[in-house]
Amino acid sequence: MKRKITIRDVAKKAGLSVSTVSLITNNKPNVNDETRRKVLEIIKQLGYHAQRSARGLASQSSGNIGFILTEDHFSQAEPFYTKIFLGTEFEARNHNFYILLTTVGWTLKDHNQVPRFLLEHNVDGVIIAGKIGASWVDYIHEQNLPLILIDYELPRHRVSTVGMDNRTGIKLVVEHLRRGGHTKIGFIGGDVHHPSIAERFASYRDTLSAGGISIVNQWIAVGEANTSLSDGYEAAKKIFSMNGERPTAVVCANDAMALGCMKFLKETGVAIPGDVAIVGFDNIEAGLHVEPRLTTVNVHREEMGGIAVRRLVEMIKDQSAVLTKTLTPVELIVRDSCGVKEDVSD
Amino acid sequence: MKRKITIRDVAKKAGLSVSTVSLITNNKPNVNDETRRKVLEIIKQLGYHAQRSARGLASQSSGNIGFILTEDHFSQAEPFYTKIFLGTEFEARNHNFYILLTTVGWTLKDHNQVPRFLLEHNVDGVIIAGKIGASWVDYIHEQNLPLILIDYELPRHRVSTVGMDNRTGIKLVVEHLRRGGHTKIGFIGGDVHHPSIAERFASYRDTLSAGGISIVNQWIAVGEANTSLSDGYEAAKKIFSMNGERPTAVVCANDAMALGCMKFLKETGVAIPGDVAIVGFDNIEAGLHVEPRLTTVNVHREEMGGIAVRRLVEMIKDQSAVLTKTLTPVELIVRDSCGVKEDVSD
DNA sequence: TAATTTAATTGAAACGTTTCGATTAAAGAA
DNA sequence: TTCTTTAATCGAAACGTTTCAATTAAATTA
Repeated sequence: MKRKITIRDVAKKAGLSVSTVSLITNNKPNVNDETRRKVLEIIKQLGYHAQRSARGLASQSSGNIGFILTEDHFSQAEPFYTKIFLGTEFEARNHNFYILLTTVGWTLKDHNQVPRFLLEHNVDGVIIAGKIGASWVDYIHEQNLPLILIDYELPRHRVSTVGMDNRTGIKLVVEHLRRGGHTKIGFIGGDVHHPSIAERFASYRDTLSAGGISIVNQWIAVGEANTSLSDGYEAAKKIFSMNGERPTAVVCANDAMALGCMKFLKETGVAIPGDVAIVGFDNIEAGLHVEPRLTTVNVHREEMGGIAVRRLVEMIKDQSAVLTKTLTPVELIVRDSCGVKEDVSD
Repeated sequence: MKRKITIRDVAKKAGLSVSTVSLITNNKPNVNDETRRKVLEIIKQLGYHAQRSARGLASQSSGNIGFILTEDHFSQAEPFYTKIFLGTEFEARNHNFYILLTTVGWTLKDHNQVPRFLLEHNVDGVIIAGKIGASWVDYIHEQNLPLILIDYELPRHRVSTVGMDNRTGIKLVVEHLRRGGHTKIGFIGGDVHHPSIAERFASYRDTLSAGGISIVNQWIAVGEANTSLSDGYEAAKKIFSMNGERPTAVVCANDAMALGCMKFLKETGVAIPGDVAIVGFDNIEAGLHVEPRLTTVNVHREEMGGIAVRRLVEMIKDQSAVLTKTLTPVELIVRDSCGVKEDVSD
C-alpha cells in the first residue's frame, strides 16, 4: 500500500516550504514565475492533489452543496425534481463542487431531523427544490449558509429564488386555444397552494378575462390535495359528471394531471381533441408517448438546477451577493391533444 | 456570527478530556456508563456534532461514496441509470454516507480526466453503473478502493457486481408468448456488446431452442449501435421491410427499443397486438402511457442501487470482504401489447 | 551609501478530530 | 499489606492543509 503523496513531498522535492507550494496550488499572487513553473512541474510528476478533508479543515469549507427535497417530492414517480437535481449535478461539476442530496420532512420540528450535512458543516451552501416548510429556510439562515429556492418562494423571507415563467406559459396556452376557436375553457389545478400552480391558475383567469372569455366555475377543479395523475383523473370526473354545458377545452396545471384527465375521458368515450382539447404543462416524457400526443408547455428543468448552482456559487464566493429572483423562460409545444395547429400567422 | 461548537467545548463543560468525549461520540467501549450518559446529555444540550472534514482528516475517511457513469449513460433520456442512482442515494443515507456523482469518458487516458473525488481522496469506495472501459476498473483497484459494478461485468477482473436476472426475464417472456400460440418470434437487441443485452439475446435463443421453436435470422436485428428508441425504430424497419414471412411477435431487449418498434409498426398500419405482439424489458414509465400498454419485464432499479451500496459499505468496513455477484430478480408484467392474457393455470 | 519599499519565501499556528501509549485509580490476588 | 490486573481517563501526536505575520533578499529612492 503506497503512501499518499502530500504537499510535504512536493515541498521537499522542490526545496521550498510547504506554504509556497500551497500558494501555488491555490494560485495566489506573489510567487516567482519560475518557481511556480517548477513546482507545477513537480506536482504533475508526482501526481499530487490536495486532500479534500485537510483542505476543508484548514479553510473551513467543504466544496459541497446541499440539495434538499421533501420526502414526497423525492419519491414522486414523475421525475420533475430529479431533472432539476441532475441539472445541479451537472453545473456543480463546472464549479468544482459536489452535490449532497437529502430528503426532509415538511417542517423542521426535531433537531435530529436535520440533515447530517448541515450538522457536520459539510456544505458551503444549500439548494431547496419545491414547496417546503418555512422553518427550514429559517434554520438555514441561522446557520449563515447561502440558500437558493427552486420552484418555490416565501414572500416574507429574504431569499433568492429560481423559477419559471408560469404566467407566460399559461397565457400562451389559453391564447392558442382561443385562436383555435375555443371559448369554453376549463382548468384543472390540483393543489393551488403550491406557488407555481397558483400562478398558473391566476394566469388562466387573467388571460380568459383579458380575452373577454367568461370564467365558468363548474369547469374549474382546484380542490385536489396534490397534482398527480390520479388527481387529474378525479378532477376530470368532477367536471365531466356535471349536468349542463361542458367545456370544449381543459387547461391542466401540469402534464401528470393532464394525463389523468385524458385517461378519464378516454374511459368515458370522449374524443380527444375532437370533443375536448387537453393541454398540460411541464413537458414530461410520458406526454410524448400518449395517444394523442400531449400539447404542453416546456420547462427547462435541468437549466433551472444549473442556474441555481451558478447563483449559489456566487453567493458562496462573495458573501455580500445581492438577492436575486430568476425566471427561466417556457415555450408552448403544440402536439395533437389540443387539435389546434401551430399558427403560422399571428 | 456565533462560533461553531467543537469537541473542546463539550470536553470543557463536562470537565473531561477531549479524547474521552471522542470515545463517546464514536461509541467505543471502556467508558463509564455514568460518564457516557452525562456527556451525551451535554452534547445534546450544546447541539454538538463532529465536523466532517476534521473527522475525515483524522481518521482518513470521507464518509462519501463515488458514483461513476459514462457520459452517454448519464445524458440518456430514459432514466434507467438515474433510478439506480436514486436507489444508491436512498440506501446511502441509511449508512451515513453521501453519494458523489460524476461522469467520465469511456476509457481513462489522461490523468486530468480522473474525477476530482478520486484525486482528492474524497470517497471511501466507488460504484460504477453500466458498461465502461476496463481502464477505469484498473485505476480504482490501484487506489485500493472498494468497488462495485452495477449492470456490467468484466470477466477478467476480480470485482463484485450487482446485476439482474436477464436470462430468466427473457425466458418468461418467450414462454409467455409461446403459451399464447406464437411460434414466429423475432428479436430486437441493439448493442449486443452490452453484457445485459447479450444475456437477453442468449436467453432468447436458448429459450426458443428449448421450446423447439426455430430461430429465423431475418427476424433478428442486433446490429444497431445503441439501444435507444430510434434504434428500435430502425431495427423494426429492417425486419418488417423484408419480403417473405413475418414474425407474429417481437421480443425487444428493452422498452425504449420496444417503443421505437411500436412507433414504426403504427406508422405502417400494423396492428398491435393483432398482427404483431410486442414485448419489452425494463418496465419504464413510458410503457404505461403508450397505446396499447407495453408488456414488459420489471427490473428493480432502485433496489439494484441499494444493494450495491450495502455491499460496498460492507467492503469499506471490512476490507477483507469477499467477492460477490448479486442478481436481482425480475418479473413479467403482462399488459396489452402482447395480446396474451396472464395465465391462470400453469 | 543608507534608508525605504517591494517581492518572494518561510515558520508556525490553527483548523477539529482520532488514536494510541501512558497514567491513574480501583479491584482482586497473593 | 503488597503486588498485579483491569477499567477509566488522559496527554500528545498525527492527519494535511491554509493563512498570516515575520523574514530575507532585491530593487528603488533619497
